[in-house]
Amino acid sequence: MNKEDIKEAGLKITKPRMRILNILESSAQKHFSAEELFHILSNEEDNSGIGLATIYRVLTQFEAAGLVIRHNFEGGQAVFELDSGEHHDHIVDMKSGKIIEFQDEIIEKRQEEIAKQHGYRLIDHCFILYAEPLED
Amino acid sequence: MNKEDIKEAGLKITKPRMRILNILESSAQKHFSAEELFHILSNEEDNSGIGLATIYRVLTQFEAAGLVIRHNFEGGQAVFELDSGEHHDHIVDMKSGKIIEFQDEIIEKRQEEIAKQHGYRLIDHCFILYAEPLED
DNA sequence: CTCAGTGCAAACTATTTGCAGATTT
DNA sequence: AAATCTGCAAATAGTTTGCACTGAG
Repeated sequence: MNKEDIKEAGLKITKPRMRILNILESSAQKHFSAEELFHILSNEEDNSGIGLATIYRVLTQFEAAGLVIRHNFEGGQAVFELDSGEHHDHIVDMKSGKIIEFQDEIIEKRQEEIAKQHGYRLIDHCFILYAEPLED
Repeated sequence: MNKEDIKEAGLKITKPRMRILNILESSAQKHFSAEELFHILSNEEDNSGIGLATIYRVLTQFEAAGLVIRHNFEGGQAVFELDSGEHHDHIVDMKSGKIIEFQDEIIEKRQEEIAKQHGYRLIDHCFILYAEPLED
Protein backbone atom coordinates (compact mmCIF):
# COMPACT_ATOMS: atom_id res chain seq x y z
CA MET A 1 0.00 0.00 0.00
CA ASN A 2 1.34 3.41 -0.86
CA LYS A 3 0.91 4.97 2.58
CA GLU A 4 3.43 2.51 3.85
CA ASP A 5 5.85 3.29 1.06
CA ILE A 6 5.77 6.96 1.89
CA LYS A 7 6.19 6.35 5.58
CA GLU A 8 9.08 3.99 5.06
CA ALA A 9 10.80 6.67 3.08
CA GLY A 10 10.73 8.83 6.20
CA LEU A 11 8.20 11.18 4.67
CA LYS A 12 4.95 12.42 6.05
CA ILE A 13 1.75 11.28 4.44
CA THR A 14 0.39 14.31 2.66
CA LYS A 15 -2.15 14.88 -0.02
CA PRO A 16 0.31 15.68 -2.81
CA ARG A 17 2.42 12.63 -2.08
CA MET A 18 -0.58 10.29 -1.90
CA ARG A 19 -2.03 11.64 -5.11
CA ILE A 20 1.16 11.38 -7.06
CA LEU A 21 1.90 7.87 -5.88
CA ASN A 22 -1.66 6.90 -6.67
CA ILE A 23 -1.51 8.11 -10.23
CA LEU A 24 1.78 6.36 -10.74
CA GLU A 25 0.38 3.13 -9.31
CA SER A 26 -3.02 2.96 -10.86
CA SER A 27 -2.74 4.25 -14.39
CA ALA A 28 -2.53 2.36 -17.62
CA GLN A 29 0.25 4.71 -18.58
CA LYS A 30 3.36 4.07 -16.56
CA HIS A 31 5.61 6.99 -17.45
CA PHE A 32 4.79 10.57 -16.55
CA SER A 33 6.55 13.87 -16.75
CA ALA A 34 6.19 16.29 -13.87
CA GLU A 35 4.04 18.48 -16.03
CA GLU A 36 1.75 15.63 -17.03
CA LEU A 37 1.18 14.87 -13.38
CA PHE A 38 0.55 18.55 -12.79
CA HIS A 39 -2.16 18.65 -15.44
CA ILE A 40 -3.78 15.46 -14.23
CA LEU A 41 -3.89 16.80 -10.69
CA SER A 42 -5.15 20.18 -11.85
CA ASN A 43 -8.08 18.52 -13.60
CA GLU A 44 -9.14 16.35 -10.70
CA GLU A 45 -12.51 17.25 -9.19
CA ASP A 46 -11.03 17.56 -5.76
CA ASN A 47 -8.51 20.01 -7.10
CA SER A 48 -6.35 20.85 -4.18
CA GLY A 49 -4.11 23.24 -6.07
CA ILE A 50 -0.96 21.21 -5.97
CA GLY A 51 1.91 23.22 -7.39
CA LEU A 52 4.37 22.10 -10.01
CA ALA A 53 7.26 22.75 -7.65
CA THR A 54 5.75 20.37 -5.16
CA ILE A 55 5.47 17.69 -7.78
CA TYR A 56 9.13 18.05 -8.62
CA ARG A 57 10.02 17.99 -4.95
CA VAL A 58 7.93 14.92 -4.26
CA LEU A 59 9.27 13.08 -7.28
CA THR A 60 12.83 13.88 -6.28
CA GLN A 61 12.17 12.60 -2.77
CA PHE A 62 10.53 9.48 -4.14
CA GLU A 63 13.50 8.94 -6.37
CA ALA A 64 15.89 9.27 -3.45
CA ALA A 65 13.74 6.80 -1.54
CA GLY A 66 13.87 4.33 -4.40
CA LEU A 67 10.15 4.54 -5.04
CA VAL A 68 10.43 5.94 -8.53
CA ILE A 69 12.95 6.00 -11.33
CA ARG A 70 13.72 9.11 -13.34
CA HIS A 71 14.48 8.77 -17.03
CA ASN A 72 15.97 11.38 -19.29
CA PHE A 73 14.56 10.39 -22.63
CA GLU A 74 15.16 12.90 -25.35
CA GLY A 75 12.66 15.69 -25.59
CA GLY A 76 13.47 17.92 -22.67
CA GLN A 77 11.30 16.69 -19.86
CA ALA A 78 12.32 13.89 -17.55
CA VAL A 79 9.78 11.13 -17.06
CA PHE A 80 9.14 9.17 -13.91
CA GLU A 81 7.87 5.68 -13.32
CA LEU A 82 7.25 3.57 -10.27
CA ASP A 83 10.21 1.39 -9.37
CA SER A 84 8.69 -2.05 -9.60
CA GLY A 85 11.95 -3.64 -8.60
CA GLU A 86 12.13 -5.44 -11.91
CA HIS A 87 14.81 -3.81 -13.96
CA HIS A 88 13.93 -3.13 -17.56
CA ASP A 89 14.93 -0.92 -20.43
CA HIS A 90 12.83 1.05 -22.89
CA ILE A 91 11.88 1.42 -26.48
CA VAL A 92 10.60 4.88 -27.30
CA ASP A 93 8.15 4.89 -30.20
CA MET A 94 9.15 8.02 -32.09
CA LYS A 95 5.88 8.00 -34.00
CA SER A 96 3.46 7.95 -31.10
CA GLY A 97 5.63 8.74 -28.14
CA LYS A 98 4.58 5.47 -26.58
CA ILE A 99 7.07 3.77 -24.29
CA ILE A 100 7.57 0.01 -24.37
CA GLU A 101 9.42 -1.80 -21.63
CA PHE A 102 11.56 -4.86 -22.13
CA GLN A 103 13.99 -7.03 -20.24
CA ASP A 104 16.91 -8.68 -21.95
CA GLU A 105 19.38 -10.97 -20.29
CA ILE A 106 21.87 -10.81 -23.13
CA ILE A 107 22.16 -7.05 -22.82
CA GLU A 108 22.32 -7.14 -19.05
CA LYS A 109 25.05 -9.74 -19.01
CA ARG A 110 27.01 -8.19 -21.83
CA GLN A 111 27.20 -4.74 -20.30
CA GLU A 112 28.69 -6.18 -17.14
CA GLU A 113 31.33 -7.90 -19.22
CA ILE A 114 32.11 -4.74 -21.14
CA ALA A 115 32.54 -2.75 -17.95
CA LYS A 116 34.78 -5.40 -16.47
CA GLN A 117 36.86 -5.66 -19.64
CA HIS A 118 37.63 -1.97 -19.31
CA GLY A 119 38.46 -2.22 -15.63
CA TYR A 120 35.20 -0.86 -14.29
CA ARG A 121 32.40 -1.84 -11.99
CA LEU A 122 29.00 -0.95 -13.39
CA ILE A 123 27.04 1.54 -11.31
CA ASP A 124 24.21 2.35 -13.62
CA HIS A 125 23.39 2.32 -17.28
CA CYS A 126 21.17 3.96 -19.79
CA PHE A 127 19.84 1.85 -22.61
CA ILE A 128 17.10 3.35 -24.71
CA LEU A 129 16.04 2.31 -28.18
CA TYR A 130 14.44 5.04 -30.27
CA ALA A 131 12.41 3.35 -32.96
CA GLU A 132 9.45 3.53 -35.30
CA PRO A 133 6.78 0.93 -36.06
CA LEU A 134 7.73 -1.49 -38.84
CA GLU A 135 4.55 -0.84 -40.80
CA ASP A 136 4.60 2.89 -41.09
CA MET B 1 40.54 18.73 -44.10
CA ASN B 2 38.06 20.65 -42.03
CA LYS B 3 37.51 23.50 -44.47
CA GLU B 4 36.03 20.97 -46.86
CA ASP B 5 33.80 19.52 -44.20
CA ILE B 6 32.36 22.92 -43.43
CA LYS B 7 31.86 23.76 -47.07
CA GLU B 8 30.18 20.46 -47.80
CA ALA B 9 27.75 21.20 -45.05
CA GLY B 10 26.70 24.28 -46.99
CA LEU B 11 28.22 26.58 -44.42
CA LYS B 12 30.60 29.44 -44.90
CA ILE B 13 34.11 29.11 -43.61
CA THR B 14 34.34 31.38 -40.62
CA LYS B 15 36.69 31.74 -37.73
CA PRO B 16 34.38 30.29 -35.08
CA ARG B 17 33.59 27.26 -37.21
CA MET B 18 37.24 26.60 -38.07
CA ARG B 19 38.33 26.98 -34.48
CA ILE B 20 35.70 24.69 -33.09
CA LEU B 21 36.29 22.00 -35.66
CA ASN B 22 40.01 22.27 -35.04
CA ILE B 23 39.71 21.74 -31.33
CA LEU B 24 37.42 18.80 -31.89
CA GLU B 25 39.83 17.26 -34.39
CA SER B 26 43.15 17.81 -32.76
CA SER B 27 42.71 17.32 -29.04
CA ALA B 28 43.54 14.35 -26.92
CA GLN B 29 40.16 14.81 -25.32
CA LYS B 30 37.36 13.88 -27.65
CA HIS B 31 34.27 15.04 -25.84
CA PHE B 32 33.54 18.68 -25.12
CA SER B 33 30.65 20.61 -23.71
CA ALA B 34 29.78 23.94 -25.30
CA GLU B 35 31.09 25.68 -22.25
CA GLU B 36 34.40 23.84 -22.34
CA LEU B 37 34.89 24.94 -25.91
CA PHE B 38 33.97 28.45 -24.88
CA HIS B 39 36.64 28.51 -22.20
CA ILE B 40 39.26 27.04 -24.48
CA LEU B 41 38.51 29.64 -27.12
CA SER B 42 38.44 32.44 -24.57
CA ASN B 43 41.94 31.52 -23.42
CA GLU B 44 43.50 31.36 -26.85
CA GLU B 45 46.05 34.08 -27.56
CA ASP B 46 44.25 35.15 -30.69
CA ASN B 47 41.13 35.62 -28.66
CA SER B 48 38.54 36.64 -31.17
CA GLY B 49 35.74 36.95 -28.65
CA ILE B 50 33.66 34.06 -29.83
CA GLY B 51 30.38 33.99 -27.93
CA LEU B 52 28.82 31.02 -26.23
CA ALA B 53 25.70 31.40 -28.35
CA THR B 54 27.78 31.05 -31.48
CA ILE B 55 29.32 27.89 -30.17
CA TYR B 56 25.90 26.40 -29.56
CA ARG B 57 24.78 27.50 -33.02
CA VAL B 58 27.83 26.08 -34.72
CA LEU B 59 27.62 22.81 -32.85
CA THR B 60 23.96 22.47 -33.73
CA GLN B 61 24.73 23.12 -37.39
CA PHE B 62 27.58 20.63 -37.29
CA GLU B 63 25.28 18.10 -35.75
CA ALA B 64 22.69 18.63 -38.47
CA ALA B 65 25.45 18.24 -41.05
CA GLY B 66 26.56 14.99 -39.49
CA LEU B 67 29.94 16.35 -38.48
CA VAL B 68 29.46 15.97 -34.78
CA ILE B 69 27.37 13.88 -32.42
CA ARG B 70 25.64 15.30 -29.39
CA HIS B 71 25.40 13.21 -26.23
CA ASN B 72 23.23 13.85 -23.23
CA PHE B 73 25.20 12.20 -20.50
CA GLU B 74 23.90 12.92 -17.07
CA GLY B 75 25.12 16.09 -15.43
CA GLY B 76 23.27 18.80 -17.23
CA GLN B 77 25.50 19.79 -20.09
CA ALA B 78 25.43 18.06 -23.45
CA VAL B 79 28.79 16.97 -24.83
CA PHE B 80 29.86 16.91 -28.44
CA GLU B 81 32.34 14.76 -30.30
CA LEU B 82 33.44 14.53 -33.90
CA ASP B 83 31.50 11.95 -35.86
CA SER B 84 34.26 9.61 -36.93
CA GLY B 85 31.79 7.44 -38.78
CA GLU B 86 32.62 4.53 -36.53
CA HIS B 87 29.73 3.98 -34.24
CA HIS B 88 30.60 3.41 -30.62
CA ASP B 89 29.08 3.65 -27.20
CA HIS B 90 30.43 5.08 -23.97
CA ILE B 91 31.48 4.28 -20.46
CA VAL B 92 31.38 7.28 -18.17
CA ASP B 93 33.87 7.06 -15.33
CA MET B 94 31.89 8.46 -12.41
CA LYS B 95 35.07 8.92 -10.38
CA SER B 96 37.05 11.02 -12.80
CA GLY B 97 34.48 12.05 -15.35
CA LYS B 98 36.57 10.43 -18.06
CA ILE B 99 34.77 9.00 -21.05
CA ILE B 100 35.78 5.68 -22.58
CA GLU B 101 34.57 4.59 -25.99
CA PHE B 102 33.85 1.04 -26.98
CA GLN B 103 32.31 -0.91 -29.79
CA ASP B 104 30.42 -4.10 -29.20
CA GLU B 105 28.92 -6.27 -31.86
CA ILE B 106 26.85 -8.30 -29.46
CA ILE B 107 25.07 -5.20 -28.21
CA GLU B 108 24.61 -3.78 -31.68
CA LYS B 109 23.14 -6.99 -33.02
CA ARG B 110 20.98 -7.61 -30.01
CA GLN B 111 19.32 -4.23 -30.00
CA GLU B 112 18.25 -4.70 -33.60
CA GLU B 113 16.68 -8.00 -32.64
CA ILE B 114 14.91 -6.50 -29.67
CA ALA B 115 13.44 -3.72 -31.75
CA LYS B 116 12.30 -6.17 -34.40
CA GLN B 117 10.77 -8.50 -31.82
CA HIS B 118 8.59 -5.65 -30.67
CA GLY B 119 7.61 -4.65 -34.18
CA TYR B 120 9.95 -1.70 -34.52
CA ARG B 121 12.70 -0.46 -36.76
CA LEU B 122 15.59 1.02 -34.82
CA ILE B 123 16.20 4.71 -35.51
CA ASP B 124 18.70 5.51 -32.82
CA HIS B 125 19.78 4.31 -29.46
CA CYS B 126 21.39 5.50 -26.30
CA PHE B 127 23.69 3.12 -24.50
CA ILE B 128 25.79 4.55 -21.74
CA LEU B 129 27.47 2.68 -18.91
CA TYR B 130 28.05 4.68 -15.77
CA ALA B 131 30.82 2.96 -13.86
CA GLU B 132 33.67 3.30 -11.37
CA PRO B 133 37.20 1.90 -11.53
CA LEU B 134 37.52 -1.62 -10.09
CA GLU B 135 40.33 -0.70 -7.69
CA ASP B 136 38.89 2.22 -5.83
C1' DC C 1 27.16 43.81 -52.95
C1' DT C 2 24.43 40.24 -50.84
C1' DC C 3 23.29 37.04 -47.66
C1' DA C 4 24.95 34.20 -44.17
C1' DG C 5 27.15 34.53 -39.74
C1' DT C 6 28.13 36.73 -35.28
C1' DG C 7 27.99 38.94 -30.54
C1' DC C 8 25.20 40.43 -27.19
C1' DA C 9 21.32 40.57 -24.44
C1' DA C 10 16.98 38.94 -23.76
C1' DA C 11 13.91 34.84 -24.02
C1' DC C 12 12.96 30.12 -22.97
C1' DT C 13 12.43 25.47 -20.85
C1' DA C 14 12.98 22.40 -17.26
C1' DT C 15 13.91 22.32 -12.68
C1' DT C 16 15.19 24.09 -8.00
C1' DT C 17 14.98 27.06 -4.02
C1' DG C 18 13.58 30.72 -0.32
C1' DC C 19 10.16 31.87 2.46
C1' DA C 20 5.87 32.49 5.09
C1' DG C 21 1.99 30.13 6.05
C1' DA C 22 -0.48 25.42 6.28
C1' DT C 23 -0.34 20.39 7.79
C1' DT C 24 1.10 16.16 9.82
C1' DT C 25 2.24 13.70 13.87
C1' DA D 1 3.61 22.46 19.68
C1' DA D 2 7.47 20.88 16.67
C1' DA D 3 8.88 19.68 12.53
C1' DT D 4 7.89 18.82 8.03
C1' DC D 5 5.52 20.25 3.92
C1' DT D 6 3.44 23.30 0.56
C1' DG D 7 2.34 27.07 -2.78
C1' DC D 8 3.99 30.82 -4.84
C1' DA D 9 7.30 33.56 -6.91
C1' DA D 10 11.83 34.25 -7.83
C1' DA D 11 16.26 32.00 -9.02
C1' DT D 12 19.03 28.81 -11.79
C1' DA D 13 21.19 26.12 -15.57
C1' DG D 14 21.53 25.09 -20.16
C1' DT D 15 20.35 26.40 -24.48
C1' DT D 16 18.01 29.23 -28.09
C1' DT D 17 16.54 33.40 -30.41
C1' DG D 18 15.99 38.47 -32.10
C1' DC D 19 18.39 42.00 -33.90
C1' DA D 20 21.65 45.19 -35.79
C1' DC D 21 26.24 44.81 -37.29
C1' DT D 22 30.26 42.22 -39.49
C1' DG D 23 32.37 39.46 -42.77
C1' DA D 24 32.63 35.66 -46.48
C1' DG D 25 32.12 34.84 -51.31
